[in-house]
This record gives sequence, structure tokens and C-alpha cells, in this order.
Amino acid sequence: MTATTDTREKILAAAEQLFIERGYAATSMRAIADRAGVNLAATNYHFGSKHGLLTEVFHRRVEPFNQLRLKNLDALEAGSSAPTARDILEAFCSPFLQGDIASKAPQIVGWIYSEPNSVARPLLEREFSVVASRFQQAFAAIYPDVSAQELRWRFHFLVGSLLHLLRLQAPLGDKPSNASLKSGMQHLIDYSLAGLARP
Amino acid sequence: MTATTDTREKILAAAEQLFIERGYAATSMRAIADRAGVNLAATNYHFGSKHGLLTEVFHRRVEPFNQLRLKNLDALEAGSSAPTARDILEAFCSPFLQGDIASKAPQIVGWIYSEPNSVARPLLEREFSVVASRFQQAFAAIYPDVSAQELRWRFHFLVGSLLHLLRLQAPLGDKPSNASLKSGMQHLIDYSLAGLARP
DNA sequence: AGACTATTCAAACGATCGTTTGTTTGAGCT
DNA sequence: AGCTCAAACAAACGATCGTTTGAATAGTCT
Repeated sequence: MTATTDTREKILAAAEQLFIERGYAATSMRAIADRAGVNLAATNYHFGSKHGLLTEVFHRRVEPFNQLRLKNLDALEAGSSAPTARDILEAFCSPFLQGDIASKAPQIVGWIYSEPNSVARPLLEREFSVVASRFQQAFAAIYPDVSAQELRWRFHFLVGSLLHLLRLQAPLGDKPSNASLKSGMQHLIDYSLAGLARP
Repeated sequence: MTATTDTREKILAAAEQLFIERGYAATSMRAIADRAGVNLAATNYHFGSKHGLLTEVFHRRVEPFNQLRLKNLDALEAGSSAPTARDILEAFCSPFLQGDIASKAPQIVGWIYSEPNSVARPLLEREFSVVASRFQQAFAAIYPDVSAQELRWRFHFLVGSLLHLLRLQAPLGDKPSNASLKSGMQHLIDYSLAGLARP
């Protein structure tokens, strides 16, 4: 039993890292098995196929991550005073900084968006559509004078900035580190608030 | 002679489209040769290797494109009155809308940023480092009270929003079209100006 | 103990990968 | 006419791909 979860976990960890480093298509099942230190056939035994492994790698990180986002938003909306735009933005972004639950989530999310549409789109729709619409509604409640269409654009650009931060961690020329993601997120929030809260 | 350039051009066009659709690693030389309607060996004959083909596909679109960006910026700085932030931002973004010179450039640029670092990074450094630093200097001249570090962050987020727009054309739920890229670019400029020009 | 189930393993399956080979083609030149 | 050489071609190279097989192994229950 422990051997099973051990093997599964080692495969997931190895696949996760290799997908982030090289992308899905450029990562072979053999490379995954080698890095995990398990037999090649174990990958197909536990996950059925390469695509099944991809789905599981992505889901196990993003699912608890999105749960935390929604919990944050629920807490805000259940509060006595109306949440500010900064509150909502931090509820959306801060889970990327929680080391315990989301140590790899930033890189996973940054990576999956960069896969070809045929690979990424089904996973994105399944995991993110609920969260995206919930947060857009939250912003709409704050900015009643901004049209839904305009708000979608602003949210779109916010997500783009966020993904770029997650993928590169720091601007070109700077070197990435854990600290730079945290401070980068603060810069991102200040930057995005200016774009979101326009007349 | 015309047969030569014909074959080269057909290969480049086919590779360009397939790289955008499926990504570099997932696109085979056979798929490229098939779509181009040429012999498989012609691909290696004309470009040396798959990586050589990638380099050429990327360079031939981005080179004239960046030239136009720099020409726009030169024209602004040579003008009688000092350029505004909007002027500079439009000099940076508008070439994506020039159908003749850059019909495929938006998708090419959006795609290359999403390739794994081992593939994308060398190409990005070679083609974009000059343009990026020139435009950052232009912004620095306008905002003398903003530190260079802070300005790099803001430029970083601007690029992220731009790339997200180029990759998806429209927010999720909306359908992409030529018109939506043009109007999306206007939304992007308004959005980014707010984030760039903060106290 | 013996039967049953879950997991690991070495080995191989056919398919497809990027690249190379040796030959044939055809236009330009003397 | 004969010569030259870039270009196109069919065919194959060895390597690697995702996946499957069937036997060996370990753990659990009666």
C-alpha cells in the first residue's frame, strides 16, 4: 500500500517537474520513469496513459488551490463591510504565495497556459471557468458603472500579467527566486489595481 | 530559382502554421513537408535542421516587425514635442495591427513565448533584448521619479498582458477575430497606461 | 498453508521521430 | 553537344516514442 502511493507520488513529482521544464510533448514517459526511479510500465499502470498522467499532475495541484481562492472570496463576501478591489485581487493572487498548499502551483499554472490549445484548453476550462466567473462577478459588484464587456477585458489583462509573472518570476535581466515571486506579486497587485479601477 | 524560393517559402509557411497550432516539439518534419507539399528531405536541405527551420520561421517575421517598432520610436523622439506615454505605448503595440508587415507576427510572438525556456529563451534574447531596453529607456525619460527597478516590473506586466492578448485574441467566452485584436489592443493600451503612469 | 489481488519488472511491440544517403532531374553555360 | 551544380526525390538509417505483454514478486485474507 505504501509502495503504491510512493510510486504514484514519485511519478507525479517527476512528471510535474519535467512538464514544467520541457513541456508536455518534449517529455517522454521514459524520462519520467527514470527521474522517478521506477519502472517504465508503472507509469501506464497507475495512470493509464501519458494524457491521464498529465490530467492528474495538473488536477492535484490546481484543485486545492482553487478551493482556497473560493474560500478567500467567500470569507470576503460574508464579512460585515463590503470588500475592496484590493481585497478581491489578493484573494485571487495570494494563494500562489502559500508555500504549503501551492509550492508548485505557480509553475504548474504558468506552464499549462503555455501548452498548445489542444492540450491546455480542456484542462483550463474544467479547472478555471468557475473561479474566473466568480471573481469577475465580484469585481462587477464593485464597479457597477463598468460594462461587463469592459470588465472582461480588464480581467483578461490581469490574468496575462499574472501568468507572465508566474512563468518568468522576474523581469528579463533579473534572476528568479522565491523572494522575487512574493515581491513581484505585490508589484502586480499595485499595477493591476490601477488598470482595474479606472473611471 | 523560382522553384527554390517557392519550396523554401512553402516550408516556412507550413512550419509557421504548425508551430503555432501544435507547438515546436509536437510538430514533426514530416507533417511540415506534407502540409507544404514538398519532399521530406527538402526541409533539411534548405534549413539544415529542425532547429534551423525554427530559427528562420521566427526571425523572418519578428525582424521587420521590430524594425518598425524602433522606427516608430525614433520618429517620436525626433519630433519637436516630447512624446507621451500613450505615444510610446502605441509605437510598441501598433505594429501588431499592420496587416501587411505583421499579419502572422501576433501569433508568432504569442507562440514563441509559450515554448519551453530551452527553446524560446535564446530566440527571445536575440530578437527582443534591444527593443525592450530601448522602450524601457523611453518610459524612464517620461517617468523620472519612478525607479528603474519599479519600471522594469511595470514593463514586465505590460508585456504579460500583451502576450496574453496575442495568444488568446479575446477573453474566454468571446470568439477571436481580426476585429477583436484591433479593439483588444485599444483596451490594452488604456488598461496599461493606468498601470504605467502611477505616482 | 494456500488462494487471491495488487504491484513491479524486463522485454518487446509497431509506429514515428530527425536526419542522411545516393541518385535523378533540369536549367544555365561554353 | 557536353558539363556543372543546385534542387528534388525515394528510400533507408538508427534512435526513441507510447504502450502492451506475461512472468515474477509481495501483501492480504480464509
